[in-house]
Amino acid sequence: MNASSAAATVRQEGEQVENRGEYDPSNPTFRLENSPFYLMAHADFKYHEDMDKVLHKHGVSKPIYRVMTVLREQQPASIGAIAEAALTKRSTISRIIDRMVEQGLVSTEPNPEDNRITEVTLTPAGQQTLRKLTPIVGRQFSRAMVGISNRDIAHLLRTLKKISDNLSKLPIE
Amino acid sequence: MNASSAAATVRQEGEQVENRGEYDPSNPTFRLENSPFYLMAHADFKYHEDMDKVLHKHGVSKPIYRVMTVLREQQPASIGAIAEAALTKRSTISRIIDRMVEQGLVSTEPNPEDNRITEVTLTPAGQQTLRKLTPIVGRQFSRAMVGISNRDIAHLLRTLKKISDNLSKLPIE
DNA sequence: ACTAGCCGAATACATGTGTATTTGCACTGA
DNA sequence: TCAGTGCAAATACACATGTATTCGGCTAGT
Repeated sequence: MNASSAAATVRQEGEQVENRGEYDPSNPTFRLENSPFYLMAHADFKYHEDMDKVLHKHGVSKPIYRVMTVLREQQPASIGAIAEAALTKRSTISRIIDRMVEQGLVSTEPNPEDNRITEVTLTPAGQQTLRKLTPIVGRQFSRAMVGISNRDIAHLLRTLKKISDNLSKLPIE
Repeated sequence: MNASSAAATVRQEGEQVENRGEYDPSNPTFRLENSPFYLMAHADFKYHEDMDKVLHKHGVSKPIYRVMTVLREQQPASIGAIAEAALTKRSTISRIIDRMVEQGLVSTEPNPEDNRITEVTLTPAGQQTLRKLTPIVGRQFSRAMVGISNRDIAHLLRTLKKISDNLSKLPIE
């Protein structure tokens, strides 16, 4: 009987709690290089590390690029909505938007139905900048995915979504 | 002929460059929710968001926990080695170590063979704290991985490592 | 109509991080 | 031996972020 099957316990709904073995950070044999979250951070770090250098040449910082990415999907968007999508605090987004307004990348106007809400929109210059940046980002993405099939990417997405779901739903403790 | 096969081009060594379709951030139909890197950031964010709250009750911040995780694997370790493993600048690690020394979590001493190098070691109190934290982190990990098989985790690790490798090796542009 | 409570955004303050520089040590070659 | 070079760590400074608070507008209950 191996360690994996020894600790597998049948729960309600037939759900299995697997022994995570070397993946479990509370296991003494655990190694960082086998940690999904460490590897995510690592991949993400490398991805942005390179890209930032290029983006900066175009006057665009990482947080600004993040905001532009969000705006490309939903426009106009409120400060709060941007903050949520960009995984950043509202106060921070508020100031990033200030800078973007100064740079002429976005414009803001109060929501006519609720004056508390600030709606943010990409200006033509902002859209222009975004279009210029898009192929650069595309190349970086291709570079990252060399040798990885679309099937693998789909699998990766499914797993990552599942993890996010799990962490959103269940309470901690 | 579908879009995927249309753009697949045979390169040297038989390497294929796939059409990434909806995964490609430079594609007009691209959506953030289909972006591997966005989902990595999202999962990582959620994972640490919850954990930080708990760790703070034990007087341990996220960067401090990161350093402790690195030290668990390699001890003693130099400032530079810790910085590299923790994906953080040396100057930042230097100051984090200062705080950890104040808290009695680690001790430092110059490397006897090279006095420029500062070797960092967990104190008994630091090891004690780490042991106390380990099961908490383990629970958070289990929570994140509910419904995900060890096979899927292995697949995730392979893909993430491949991505990191790609980004480390090839030059940008 | 008014007030209390809520909510979104903006701001004051404290803190943490990165960049650039400095300090101190080790190695090399004259 | 000593100057020059290179490297690790520490520090000065500038800047960005988060927390807590404030400001202003919306909404419901009286």
